[in-house]
Amino acid sequence: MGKSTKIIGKAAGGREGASPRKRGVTIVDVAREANVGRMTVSRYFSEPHRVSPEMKKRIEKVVKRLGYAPSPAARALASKRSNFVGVVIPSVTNFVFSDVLKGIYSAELSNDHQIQFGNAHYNPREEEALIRNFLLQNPTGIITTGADQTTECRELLRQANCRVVQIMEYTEDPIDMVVGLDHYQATLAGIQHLYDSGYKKPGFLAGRSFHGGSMEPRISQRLEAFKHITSKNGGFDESHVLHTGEPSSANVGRSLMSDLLDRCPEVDSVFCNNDDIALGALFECQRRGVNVPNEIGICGFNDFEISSVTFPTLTSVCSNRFKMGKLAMEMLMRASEGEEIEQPSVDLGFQVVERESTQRK
Amino acid sequence: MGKSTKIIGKAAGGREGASPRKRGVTIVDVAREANVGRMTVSRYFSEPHRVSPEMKKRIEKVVKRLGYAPSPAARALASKRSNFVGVVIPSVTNFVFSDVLKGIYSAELSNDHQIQFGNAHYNPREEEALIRNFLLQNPTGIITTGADQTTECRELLRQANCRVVQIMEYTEDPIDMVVGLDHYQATLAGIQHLYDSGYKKPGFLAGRSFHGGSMEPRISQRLEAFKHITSKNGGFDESHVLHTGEPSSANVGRSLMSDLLDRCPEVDSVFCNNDDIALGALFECQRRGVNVPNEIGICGFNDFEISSVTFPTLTSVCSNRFKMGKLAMEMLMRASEGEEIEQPSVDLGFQVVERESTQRK
DNA sequence: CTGTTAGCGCCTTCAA
DNA sequence: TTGAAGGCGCTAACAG
Repeated sequence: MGKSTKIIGKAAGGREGASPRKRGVTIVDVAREANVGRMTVSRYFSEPHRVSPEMKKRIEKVVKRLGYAPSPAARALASKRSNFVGVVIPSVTNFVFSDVLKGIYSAELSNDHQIQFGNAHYNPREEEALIRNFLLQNPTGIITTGADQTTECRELLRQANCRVVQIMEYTEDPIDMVVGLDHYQATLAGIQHLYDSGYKKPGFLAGRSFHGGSMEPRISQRLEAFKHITSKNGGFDESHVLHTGEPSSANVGRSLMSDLLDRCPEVDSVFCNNDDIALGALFECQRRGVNVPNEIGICGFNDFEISSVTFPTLTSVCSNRFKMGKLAMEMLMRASEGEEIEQPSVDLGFQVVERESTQRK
Repeated sequence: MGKSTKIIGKAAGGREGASPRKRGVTIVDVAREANVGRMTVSRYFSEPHRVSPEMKKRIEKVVKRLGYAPSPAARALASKRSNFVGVVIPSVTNFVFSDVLKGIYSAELSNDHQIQFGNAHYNPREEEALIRNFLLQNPTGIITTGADQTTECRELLRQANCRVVQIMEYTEDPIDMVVGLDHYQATLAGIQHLYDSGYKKPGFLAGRSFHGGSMEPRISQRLEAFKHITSKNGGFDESHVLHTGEPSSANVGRSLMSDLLDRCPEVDSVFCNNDDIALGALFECQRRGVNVPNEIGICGFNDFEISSVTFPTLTSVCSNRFKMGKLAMEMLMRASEGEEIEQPSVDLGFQVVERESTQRK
């Protein structure tokens, strides 16, 4: 019911020709009632400091009384600018990004900027489509994930009339600005930590390792690191690398760990590409009665909050995601206001957070 | 570099008066080049079936060549409609909502509808502001969470010129449509399951239980259920209820469980208001060497994917979140196209998923 | 099926 | 500091 009533009511009400169909109040109404020019009302909203106090009061009063709010569409059309930041992330389910979003929100200071999300589903084509759509609306800026945009997309962003921040992955050659970390180095450090803790034969577990045939770039970099460091420590063994195209999850982690334990009993530790994988690996060990850290050491990636809660707690490579989102947003806002950004490429680094899962007794 | 170069370039390029400042191609350009009226081009995009095949071909060609895409702002202004659905969720970090979002996305069929998110931070005032802002843009529809909107907000949505779906919480009196579940009944069932499994003294753990002094409505309903059922089974004991204003998380679950075990040794089981709380509770038990399910039974809520992966696996009350998002979106789309919705209030129900954490041996 | 004519509501530009 | 005129790019409403 609710709505059938409603619709009928509206249709009926709109019948009369005189009153412009339940039209909302516009800037003209406000100007008339406040006895000022339209432009003054317009300025009242966009450049209040350029309006005299008296005018302000008069306008404010009418605005409140009429419940007026500027139309975003008209604004965008006339000014060729919208006051939102477009954010493209590859997944709404990978917890990695919820911290990034939190960071982005935490920086949403000062201005009345909106944030608009797009879910690219780990697909560069979708990413391009989303960005194209954002750009059509002349946003204040764009934050997008990774450094593997299609060349078309990169070109699009370069031409764009707004600032752009790439996040998650550090690159020397950003489209505009970047706040990320070096996944190769971070992985190296995580695995080195395993060796330093006395483990000899690390395995490598990863979810969402490829998309449409090609390897997910950040996973690919990490795998390179794994190859490199194992080669120098007794040899790289391909059978110790288990990955799947499925999205990263505890369940995937459990099943990868299960396979690894079955197939490679010589492995004494694992580097997990995401803490949810590590979590699943831990549970699999618990279920099998395999002691962590004594029989198997586990090092995760990203340092989810939960990794300090598990039993045993999980060692992880912290990727500073909150800070990343926050800094990206802050840089974007400052740059959009014309401020010079002295350092457009930021490598936020990482920390290996040692916890119980790699502390053999 | 990237951008400094760019900006200078742009500023310099815009100097000339003749060429309209790198202006994008418009519908007029397309019409001219294709030798058709503007309206035909317009129809080509909004009502293709009303354009003859020949015209279509001509237009398509030019559109591709010129790389034309309609301006959303101009469209919105002229038509008083935007092709997006506004989605308001209370949190980007509570995993509960990532499944809902997944469901919403999965239904994004047919049309080229965009989805626009707003994060209300569990704050009705923020929710209202977000909705107000969405409404200003004449969206196709709005999906919002819960049934505790401010009265002003409800009024706003009723007046709105678009369809509205409330999700998560079932109510007999929706603003327009609702897809939810009855949290009171679901909780009753979860706790009943504990009794049925042989536990006598359940505790009750909850995160994010209140906001600005008043209790979060869904938690409040669940607490009522707890009171009701414990009263009938040996008596309600207030000290068995532990909650906090902090966002729900495994860490919060761990700390609540720790308190509960310290303060109420007589408790033999817990009903956790979210699976992350249950997860934390489980870890705390493991750390203390308290056997789950033999010494303590655990029943969670929402049935996260991880609950079937833990050791022991976690019993949980499944809230069908994916389906909820999907159905909500589908109903919204159908309703927006004028279709009559026979059942505007849907109670999706719940399932108590029994797993190891409540199976005493 | 196609085209014409008027705006949509606001901001840019320029003049006062 | 304020205001007047014009147009942003598109679609509604009507005509052909």
